Amino acid sequence: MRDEVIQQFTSALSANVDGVSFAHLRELGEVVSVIAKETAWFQESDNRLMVFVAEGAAKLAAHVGADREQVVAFAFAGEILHLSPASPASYELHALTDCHFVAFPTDELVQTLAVNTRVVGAFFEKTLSALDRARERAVLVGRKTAQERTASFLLNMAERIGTPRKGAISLTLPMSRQEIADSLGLTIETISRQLTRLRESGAILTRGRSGIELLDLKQLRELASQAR
Amino acid sequence: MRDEVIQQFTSALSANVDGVSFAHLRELGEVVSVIAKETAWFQESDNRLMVFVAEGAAKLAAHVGADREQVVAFAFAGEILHLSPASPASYELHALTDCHFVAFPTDELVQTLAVNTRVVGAFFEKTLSALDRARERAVLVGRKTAQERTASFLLNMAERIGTPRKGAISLTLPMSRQEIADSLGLTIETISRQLTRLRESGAILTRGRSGIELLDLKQLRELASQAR
DNA sequence: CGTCGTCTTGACTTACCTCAATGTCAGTGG
DNA sequence: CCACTGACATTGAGGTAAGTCAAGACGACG
Repeated sequence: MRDEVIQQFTSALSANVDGVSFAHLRELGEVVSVIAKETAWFQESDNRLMVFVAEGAAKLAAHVGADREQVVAFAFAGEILHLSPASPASYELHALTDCHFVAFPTDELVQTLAVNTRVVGAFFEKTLSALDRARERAVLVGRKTAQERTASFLLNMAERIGTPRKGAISLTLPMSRQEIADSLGLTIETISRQLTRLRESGAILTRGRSGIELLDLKQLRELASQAR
Repeated sequence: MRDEVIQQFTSALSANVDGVSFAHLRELGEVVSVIAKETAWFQESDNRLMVFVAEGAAKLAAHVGADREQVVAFAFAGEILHLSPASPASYELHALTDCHFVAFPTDELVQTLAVNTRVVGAFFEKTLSALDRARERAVLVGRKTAQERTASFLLNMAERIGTPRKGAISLTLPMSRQEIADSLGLTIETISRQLTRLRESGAILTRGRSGIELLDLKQLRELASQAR
């Protein structure tokens, strides 16, 4: 289990990891398995953590007050996300489906693997991509309409977990309407209404709760980045 | 000029930089000076850049459509920010006051300085802080009211550019109401009304366009993280 | 001390939220 | 296999926070 999961991590890095580095990773990584709808907790909790999602789908969410939640990132198998200990808002890593995570204390990871500049470069690249996505999210929720947010969300999911099907893209969403709403800064009713609009305009087709076919990608892309 | 600015950068890193590393930094860094209200442009524009603000205040903003702008980060003297070349939304680095920047191509910087693990660790730490702030911004604009956003903004600015004055904190904002609005995902009218409310409740006091005294920090903190 | 851009204030509009009722899905046990 | 159940999703009606439009006031320059 442990070796297998660390192996997945190293190949996701797309940088050659030598035997010594592999041993370090094996040493530092904490493997945590979480069943769907549960929150992940890690030992090393007062350090920054670099968490690799070996399997499953997860959300990283901030709780604002009692009943407001903002999802700051979704993460799928093969992706990496960062946890900060001392963030003003308290973030929780929630499993959407059954998950296997491996967590590494970021600073120790960097210190021990720094000699392998390719690996550190790969870490940096992943981290900066996360920064890009977080900024994009800020732009999305700060300056876009419900329609633009919904279309952007669908296209984003299509890229990450969609399977192409003759012109269309098929999606099986692992998250509920509530979680979509929490990630877009909207309510579940607004999401529902937007999906209905998209369905009626022929842009999408829904199957049950979690199945969505993106039929008209061109239209979706226009709606996603429409200047009003 | 160049050496002085690189020197400032190394001390901001709070990690010892040896002579060889300093020479590398000197080699890699591009010093760019920009007058107030102008946009910064860098040579190396198809790489990720790590930009050190040696002097001045700046904003990093995304343009969405023709007339919508979202500020994703403010940066003040001594701070570091990251630019991505291929972001879907096009970001621009705008000087709020006259600025001196130094830009380093991120990947080369990491490759050449990786041997100095302390320095790379410092880079990583700064980058993860940027990620934290970007996430915080997403939470702010996604799930907080105009009042909470305004109070949060003031407290955030107080921490970064405020000068304490017997219980109160004095601020001189380098950005306009429009820029505050663009950073909080609101309009200038809403900002103005919120400031008026805060002034009337005795939490703040304004002097001219850019001067603000935070009088009642306790109240501001409550307003900033109020669960409705 | 006048001029121009920025800020403030007010009246009105709207996109999204809230509340509430109904409908649908997926899992469970008969 | 189908009825039952509870959670989740959709739809509608009405409310509200923030946006828009417009008029003045103010402050920072010359």
